[in-house]
Amino acid sequence: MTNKTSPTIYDVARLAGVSIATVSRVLNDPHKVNEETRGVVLSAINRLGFVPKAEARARAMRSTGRIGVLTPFFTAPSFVQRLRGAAEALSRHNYELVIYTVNSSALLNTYLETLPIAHSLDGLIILSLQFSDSNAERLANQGLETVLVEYPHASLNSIEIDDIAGGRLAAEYLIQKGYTSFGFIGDTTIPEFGIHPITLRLSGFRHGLNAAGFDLSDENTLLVPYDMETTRQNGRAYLKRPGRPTAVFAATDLQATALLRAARDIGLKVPQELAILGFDDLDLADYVGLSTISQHLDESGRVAAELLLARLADPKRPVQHIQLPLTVITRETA
Amino acid sequence: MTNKTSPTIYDVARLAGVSIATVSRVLNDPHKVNEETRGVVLSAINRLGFVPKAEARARAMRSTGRIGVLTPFFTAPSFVQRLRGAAEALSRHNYELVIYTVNSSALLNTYLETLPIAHSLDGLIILSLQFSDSNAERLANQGLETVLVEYPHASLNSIEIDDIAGGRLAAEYLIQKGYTSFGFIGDTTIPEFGIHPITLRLSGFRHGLNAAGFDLSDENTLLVPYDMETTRQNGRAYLKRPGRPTAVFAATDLQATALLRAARDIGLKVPQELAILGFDDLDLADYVGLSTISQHLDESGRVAAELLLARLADPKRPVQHIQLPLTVITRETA
DNA sequence: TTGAAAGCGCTAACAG
DNA sequence: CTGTTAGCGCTTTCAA
Repeated sequence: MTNKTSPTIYDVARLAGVSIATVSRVLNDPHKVNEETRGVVLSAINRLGFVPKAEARARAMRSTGRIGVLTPFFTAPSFVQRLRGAAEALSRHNYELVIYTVNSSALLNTYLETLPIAHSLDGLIILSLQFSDSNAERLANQGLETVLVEYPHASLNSIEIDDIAGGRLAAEYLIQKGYTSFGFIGDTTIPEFGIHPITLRLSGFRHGLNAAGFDLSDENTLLVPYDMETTRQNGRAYLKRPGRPTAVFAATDLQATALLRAARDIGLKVPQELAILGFDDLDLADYVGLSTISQHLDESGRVAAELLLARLADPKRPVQHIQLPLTVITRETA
Repeated sequence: MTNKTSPTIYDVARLAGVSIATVSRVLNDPHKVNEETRGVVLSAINRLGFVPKAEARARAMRSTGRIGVLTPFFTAPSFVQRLRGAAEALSRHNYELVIYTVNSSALLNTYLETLPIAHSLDGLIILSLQFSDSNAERLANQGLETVLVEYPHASLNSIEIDDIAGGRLAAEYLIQKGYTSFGFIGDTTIPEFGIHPITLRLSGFRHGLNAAGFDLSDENTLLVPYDMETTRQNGRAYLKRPGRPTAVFAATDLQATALLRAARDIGLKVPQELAILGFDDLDLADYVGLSTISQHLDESGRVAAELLLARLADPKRPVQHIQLPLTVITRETA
């Protein structure tokens, strides 16, 4: 970070041919300065467009609050949609939104230690970042209002969804649509600790199926790395097997879309020959006509921001864990 | 009321038994401090409830370390990708990214008037916002470093593309692929003043066609409101006409995707029976396998941030207008 | 009435 | 990895 040359009190002093003390005085105690001198100084001030910075800043610091959002490097569409919701709410309340991207969970730790103090934030929204109890502890003690989105923690406010129920919902929807043979597709990355939403969705899906007398075979459960191309390739093989399912629930819209393309690759008609139901309701889902389970991403950001603002206004409010509903959005693939 | 002066970095240092420099470090470069020492300092900070004074900090740094990004309400994927590029570059240089969403051009004015002083920013990046000469004037005089993305202005730094060349490139690509009958699809909204990229792309496309002895008929030029559903519906009608083109250039990926769906709706094989070439290279394009012309959106944000930082480092650098290249990305639709 | 100079709280070389 | 030290832009003594 480097200097930017905007005029200082020294520049004014030099131009006016007086000392900085005099300039300071005409700014703060004008009557203590000889009228003539004052005139000279004032015109120098005008000529340079000088603004005493400290004052401006002090004023600014008071007027606008700042809310920080901690997000994983926001390449993923879901973060964007959450951010969008938060940005909207915050700007409506005249708060500034400062974004911090956290690239590794090692960094997360040091961030949490100093960020709030060092950067004077009023509140913090943490998106889709999971952390240890000790970290949560620290945050809670720090006295900085915080709202967690996606990965809840008992001692902090959070916005969450019920992934198990989501899986069950998928099963119920597909069953009620008349399908009888089911599959699941999700990604492989298992986190070192904590919750894994994908696993939860799978488990809910399986239970929902079982509850209705159906089941999900291992062969029909495809776990592949979370990227379009890999999923698509594996998806083709998956769909070419004789025992392939006729309805599959994909744990995320991205993988659902990859599967949709795999189906098209091998000439399978969707949804006539293969039904696909996603999860998330990314903008993408609408763009490709994907039926999916909406977890109201934009809403999650909005609600997080509003909860934060509410707590800022009334710090005595108890910690809240808000659970967002899950909704099936029927489009063209299931 | 008796106010006990709030703790300073000196108090913390004394309590922790270290120098003020070390305290400063744990605040700004935590990883440069021995973990144990850091712990001691942090607990001293906590015990005292120390909060660094933003004013002093900014003064010592001669910079606030904050870059503002002005963007239209960032629902559009293209803003997101630009933002992503900027965020990445800025965070690499340890700058904070503050987002301001501007919903109306009336707001833009007031923002430009008060933003720099009121919010103490070092620099400003303005995304896809077009403004009058007087506004540009104000900005230039304000002494706040600014970089414009998409809509250039002579007196300010900018990152831009050549939309006309983009249109021409589309024509050349399609011609070279062997197509002989062409169409164009774009949106209808014409801005009150200034440039309209879509119109430019159309004009470049037409000229490129003409140069090779082809032409673009009015019936094959479809202009519809920029939204998925409307474009798709009109697209179906457009594609059902007997004189329909076999290769169409869509001015944006979103409309290209809508047309792709329209083609599927009526059973047209892409690209065998209909080729579609988009423009933008949104993430979406990759997701749906859309061939398109990349305008390197992420890169635009990155370059904007870097240009800004460079000017901050050396204010004497002349104003620059950086033109980003355009690249055809061949995927599956053309 | 004015200027010199000593801070304010903090960061950033530079040594060690 | 840590401490010393020289500023940053500005206000405020203290003499002159």
